[in-house]
Amino acid sequence: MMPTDGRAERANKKRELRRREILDVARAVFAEKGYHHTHVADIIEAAGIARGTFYLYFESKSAIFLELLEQLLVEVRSSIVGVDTSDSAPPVQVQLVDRIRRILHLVVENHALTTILVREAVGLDAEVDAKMREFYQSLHFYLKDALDNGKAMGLLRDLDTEVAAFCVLGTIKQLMEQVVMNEDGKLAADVDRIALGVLDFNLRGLIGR
Amino acid sequence: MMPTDGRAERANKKRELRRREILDVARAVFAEKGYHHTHVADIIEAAGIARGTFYLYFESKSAIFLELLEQLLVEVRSSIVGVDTSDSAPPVQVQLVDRIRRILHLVVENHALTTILVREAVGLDAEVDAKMREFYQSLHFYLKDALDNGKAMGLLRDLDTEVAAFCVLGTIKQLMEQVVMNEDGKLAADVDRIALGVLDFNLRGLIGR
Amino acid sequence: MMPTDGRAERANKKRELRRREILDVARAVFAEKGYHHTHVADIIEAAGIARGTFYLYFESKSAIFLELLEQLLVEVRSSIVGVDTSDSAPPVQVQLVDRIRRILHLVVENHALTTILVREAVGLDAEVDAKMREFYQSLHFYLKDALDNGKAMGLLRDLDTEVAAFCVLGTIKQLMEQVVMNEDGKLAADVDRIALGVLDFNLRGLIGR
Amino acid sequence: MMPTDGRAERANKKRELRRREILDVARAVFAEKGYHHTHVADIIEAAGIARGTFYLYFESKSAIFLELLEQLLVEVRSSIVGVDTSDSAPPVQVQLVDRIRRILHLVVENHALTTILVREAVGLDAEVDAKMREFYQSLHFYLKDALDNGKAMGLLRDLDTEVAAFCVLGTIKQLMEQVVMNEDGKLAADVDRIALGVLDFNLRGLIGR
DNA sequence: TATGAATGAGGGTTCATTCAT
DNA sequence: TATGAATGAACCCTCATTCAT
Repeated sequence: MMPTDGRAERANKKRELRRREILDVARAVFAEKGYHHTHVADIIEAAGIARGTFYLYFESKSAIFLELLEQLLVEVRSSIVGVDTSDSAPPVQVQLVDRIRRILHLVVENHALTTILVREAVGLDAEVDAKMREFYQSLHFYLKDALDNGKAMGLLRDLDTEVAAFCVLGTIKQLMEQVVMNEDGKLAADVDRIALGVLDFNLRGLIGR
Repeated sequence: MMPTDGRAERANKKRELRRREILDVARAVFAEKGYHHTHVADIIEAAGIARGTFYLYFESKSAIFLELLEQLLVEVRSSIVGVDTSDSAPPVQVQLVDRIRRILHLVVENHALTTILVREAVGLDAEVDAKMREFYQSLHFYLKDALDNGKAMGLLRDLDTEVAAFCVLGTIKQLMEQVVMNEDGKLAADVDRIALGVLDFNLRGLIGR
Repeated sequence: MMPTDGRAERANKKRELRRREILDVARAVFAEKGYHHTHVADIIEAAGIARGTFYLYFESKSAIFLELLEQLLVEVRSSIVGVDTSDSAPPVQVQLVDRIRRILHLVVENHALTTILVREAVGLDAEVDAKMREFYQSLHFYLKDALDNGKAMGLLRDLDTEVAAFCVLGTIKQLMEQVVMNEDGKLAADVDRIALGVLDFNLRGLIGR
Repeated sequence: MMPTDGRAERANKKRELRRREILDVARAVFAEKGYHHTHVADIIEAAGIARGTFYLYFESKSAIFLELLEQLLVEVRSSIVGVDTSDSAPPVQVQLVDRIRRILHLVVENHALTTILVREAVGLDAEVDAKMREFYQSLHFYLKDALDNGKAMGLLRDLDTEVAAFCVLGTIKQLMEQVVMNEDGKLAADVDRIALGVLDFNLRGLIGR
């Protein structure tokens, strides 16, 4: 009765656009006020839509937050790529500096999103909680894996990769928090200094002698 | 009007006891459910007291949480003592291992409290938020100071102490989180391994070559 | 975003209607039970609306009461008009009888409202208190002014207009209270007799010989 | 088993003393804050007694207020005595001035009590309400009776004594309110002027030509 | 008699979600 | 699809009164 003709397509596109608009607005609001202090009223007001409209696009307050969180996690994950250890690749250290820089830029550019990730740590809806935990676990797993590889390749000293992965993860989280806390990225200039410092700290912790 | 005689003293003791009872119960409930999902109703039910009784001892929900938080921070702070660098003192590294052990034991023994510290990161009442932030800031400051000293004494390499302090802080926080997450402290045995691993990681990061 | 078209207009009208409905119901409840014994629950039950709906239209219990009070004061004030002393105007006494009649009719017709004004004298919310006091003060001021005029025009004897204004005010208030107390306006017929009596009393008190 | 011996008597006296102390304190508190804003906590704090002690002397908050109200009404009533119309008595007008003065002094001296009478008009507990209404009714009845007498004796003109009694009552109430409102009886000096003014107003209203 | 800790029935208000238009 | 009025379950907190000591 309603084939996927031009009209429906256009409708879909419009719908998708609306969704994204709301998501963007909600991201900003959540970042500014935090999950619990953000009310659906705040979002719809900022988005200029009616109460009911919100529920036309999202199932609930926690659902939209979950979606934002997922978006963020995808972005973070995609920014985490392994180092290339082939002969033709640039030196590992150079690659690592690049990795850290990427993350930092992601953090700075997605101030709002990252604020969420850092601040709304745990204690929200069960589902959000689970997502969060799962993310950090996968991150830890990824790090441990990388460290195991590095160890196998003789790049790293003989260390407890599980614990070391925790440590690296901890420095990264702290780094993000630090960047997020300094509102408006006033530190801008500092970013590079901090990035290098963190990398240096971790490399020494990992490579050792 | 009523001298601090035996009766009044006993009454005071009883009152103090009751307070502590409620605090203990509340700590457990907060740790289990998180700040926002803990209702005064939960606390009074768990404590077996009436609604009004709660407000006889604490001004509000946020007040009791703040008190728990302060207790925790005091304990954590007291467990953080500098190393003794006099000649007669034990080797610095031994002292540091001891420090880490202390913190870990504190964390394990105060599972509930620490859960709060780790999980309820930010976004609660403004006052709680401030307390939290202030604590981490003071911790960072303390660490930076210690590192500056170590650097001056030639114990540490030439590093960016501010950034390094962030890194150490990050590993400590992650460590606490990790311990907290593993419910019921099943890891018990692991604690020592983790403590040593973290220390090792940090020392290498700090001392370098 | 939404032009004031027919739909919006109708919505506004409906909203205004609802507001008035709640106000009417609340007026009756307040009049029957008094401010302190009227709970929001009573109002919403009588209005047949949900708890939340009440707060959609009014900020608080004291806010709706304040609004009712203001309505009443406006009505009372508008019923108080000076006498016309020009030659072509009807005799002053006739005009005055008319004034008293007006007030009495207002009182009888707005039994509920007046009950509030008379009974909830003082001691409610600070704002309500202030409103009340201000009203009676302005009434006193108005009366004194009128008496001063009358004196200047030689219509009144040489009297202490400030005190006299208090006296007139007192008789009016008592009159209102009397009418209000007799529930259901049983006195109806009496109203005229009382009005004339009060006027007579005041005129003699004011004009003297 | 316990004859009304010396000991018991002394105990009774002590008890009576305590009661009066609490009553005095409560009167002041009620006058300052009004009935609804006065909590039992305020009274016991001001009286320096324990919560339970209060209920040893008074059944409830409304009971103590009722008692204060009754005290006041008794005092007011006792200050209202008829005029002596025998030949040997002083002129009626002189006597009336004396009456008004008495009431005013009562009001000024019992500022707290009168405040209660004037402010807490109606709308408290049903019993308090009834008491209040009954008092004003009896006052009205008394006035009407006096006016009827005066009329019979030819002292007053031919007037509607019922309505006239309302008017007199109204001026008296307004007078009391005015005196009460001016905190701390700053008007002191004014009292006489006002008293005379009110009397003058009423006499003219009553006697007429 | 005196105490004051304990009680618990409300009271006002908020806010995520639904649903008729 | 869009609207926004309506809903009502919660939630925090107060305070008159009771009762064990």
